[in-house]
Amino acid sequence: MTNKEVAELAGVSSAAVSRFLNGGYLSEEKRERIAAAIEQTGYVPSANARILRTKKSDTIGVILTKTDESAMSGVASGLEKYFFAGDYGTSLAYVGDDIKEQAKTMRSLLERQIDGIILVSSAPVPGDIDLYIRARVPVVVVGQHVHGLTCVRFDNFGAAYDLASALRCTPESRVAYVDVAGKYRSFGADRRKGFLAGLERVGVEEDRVKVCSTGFTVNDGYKTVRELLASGSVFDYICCATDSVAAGALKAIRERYGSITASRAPKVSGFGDDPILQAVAGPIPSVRFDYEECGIKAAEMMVDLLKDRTRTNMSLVLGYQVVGV
Amino acid sequence: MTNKEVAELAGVSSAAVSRFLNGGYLSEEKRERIAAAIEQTGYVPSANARILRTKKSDTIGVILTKTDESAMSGVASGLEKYFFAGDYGTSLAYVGDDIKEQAKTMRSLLERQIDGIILVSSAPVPGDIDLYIRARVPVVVVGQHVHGLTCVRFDNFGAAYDLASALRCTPESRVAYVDVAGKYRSFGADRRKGFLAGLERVGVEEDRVKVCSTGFTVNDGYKTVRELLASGSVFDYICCATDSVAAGALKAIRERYGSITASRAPKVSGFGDDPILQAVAGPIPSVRFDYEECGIKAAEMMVDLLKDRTRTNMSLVLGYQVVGV
DNA sequence: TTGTAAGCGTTATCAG
DNA sequence: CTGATAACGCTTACAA
Repeated sequence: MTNKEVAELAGVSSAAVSRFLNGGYLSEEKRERIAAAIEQTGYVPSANARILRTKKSDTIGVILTKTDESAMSGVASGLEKYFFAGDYGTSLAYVGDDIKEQAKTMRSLLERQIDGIILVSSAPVPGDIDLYIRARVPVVVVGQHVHGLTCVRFDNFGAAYDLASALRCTPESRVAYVDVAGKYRSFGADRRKGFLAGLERVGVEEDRVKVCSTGFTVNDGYKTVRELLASGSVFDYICCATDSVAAGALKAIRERYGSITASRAPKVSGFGDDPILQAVAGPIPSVRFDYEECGIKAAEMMVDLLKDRTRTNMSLVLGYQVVGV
Repeated sequence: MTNKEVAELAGVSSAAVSRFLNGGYLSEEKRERIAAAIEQTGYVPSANARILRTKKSDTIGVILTKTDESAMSGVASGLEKYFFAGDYGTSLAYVGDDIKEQAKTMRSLLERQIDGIILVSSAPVPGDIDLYIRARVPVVVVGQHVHGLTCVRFDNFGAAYDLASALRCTPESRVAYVDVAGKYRSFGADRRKGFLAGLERVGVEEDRVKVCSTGFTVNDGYKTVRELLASGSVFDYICCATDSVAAGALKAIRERYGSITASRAPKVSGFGDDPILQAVAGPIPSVRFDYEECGIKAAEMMVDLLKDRTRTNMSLVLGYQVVGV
């Protein structure tokens, strides 16, 4: 079903149908005839033809590289919320860690003439982002800072710093920090460094802190902390880079000490304020990030960029809330 | 940058460029010249023009209506995995509960000439799905059964039945079931009915089971179960429709009994096998669903539908695994 | 193997 | 207000 067919049925020109759809000059009479024809035929205009002609898709491409589920769905929901209210659509794509997959996904978004791209990622931004810059498509990066691009992210360093400060550590406290390995700067290095700096502030020397490293799953945290405890070391605090790792740590502690609240059991902290963890093990010290707000802000910045392409790049750092202390 | 410009630069016709891109007859010499021109110009072909011409987008639209985060991201990841390996792209859209939003999103997918649509939803399928049927676009529904459509879903009734059977209930056990309210059949009615049927099998009369209802969050579960316990009733088992609700229940129990393992404290079960919950409170009886496999199966069925449009609708019911008993 | 040319369904320009 | 008509960038007969 096309423009023309509807026009014929309504006894008008195809231009009139187009005007009907886009709100141009049109007599009331034709307006009604066209509406009836559309209703009758179930006509759906072709976005491809429109985009081809207008060179504007009014669509923002969003690439979500796999991380924390609650972060991803929070950000996505903030983005959709903002864009839905405005005049933009979104086209989301999940991608895994695979570089090839990311590149292919980016290409396919570019081919669709999207007006802007939002990259939600805690992993390094792929070099293919150059494609967009060459194509003069505005880019917003969520979750990390990339030099030369507009970014929205959380202050992971500050959050970790404040969290460490809020713990009731004394200079004598025996502290372990369980890092998450890999290329994820915000979850990894940023939190670790902020944490150590925060500890330093309350008098815990850095070389007194046992730092070890694990993966992203609950089970990774479990195994790592079990080993840590099996080594015979004793800790007052085991601080984890994510709530999932913290959950694993709690399991290891329970196995060793019988209960996570045993008097000699180490206290555990995490990041992310997972509601299930807080309910079952809480309150445990953690940090809450408002992912939905993050999505909304990223969308706002994209719209700014779209309105004024000459605008200089910005970097927005969002706050956080230390909980459970 | 267009077809033609690249052609000119390479000294060939635009048809040759098209052949280069799509793998048609082409001399090695021109092939090289075109490759060089593309490289040099950073040319990206317009998908819109191609789709307009070929009437095939090789893209599957996916609508994810907001539910359980782990379900959503699992299904999405299964879908992407399958389609990425094949020759299809995907275009995801998150939508909230809002009917208007769903309708708008569906329209915009239709306008883009997607080849098929996958609806991931535990909420009722909106009537707008008719749009697709009218447009003869293949539809696969994930998460529930809709008469007349191809569906992939989990056997929630069976899972609940088996879970109830696996609990060590006796005819004398005092059992509460915490339902999740609302229009979500699979999480709500299916699990509740299956559970009650399973209890019946082990001799627990239905009218001995206290059924109450709450929302989807941890806090909903907490408040409901707190009230339940405050009423003075005593239970051996409190079985919850989701792991989030179960986490809330555990919090309420801990408050009342001091510990979730107190000898008189009710045992709790959930659905979803949340790794954090299992680590911290576990093992607690729950059911594991393989969401990624669900996504893969849905993608497979879509591809079947695409290959053979005359194929009759199918309904696939996936299994589950009872854990923590 | 190659090029020419006719659309695909829109929208925008330009006369009426 | 309205209707022809020319693009938009691509693929694909068809002809060479």
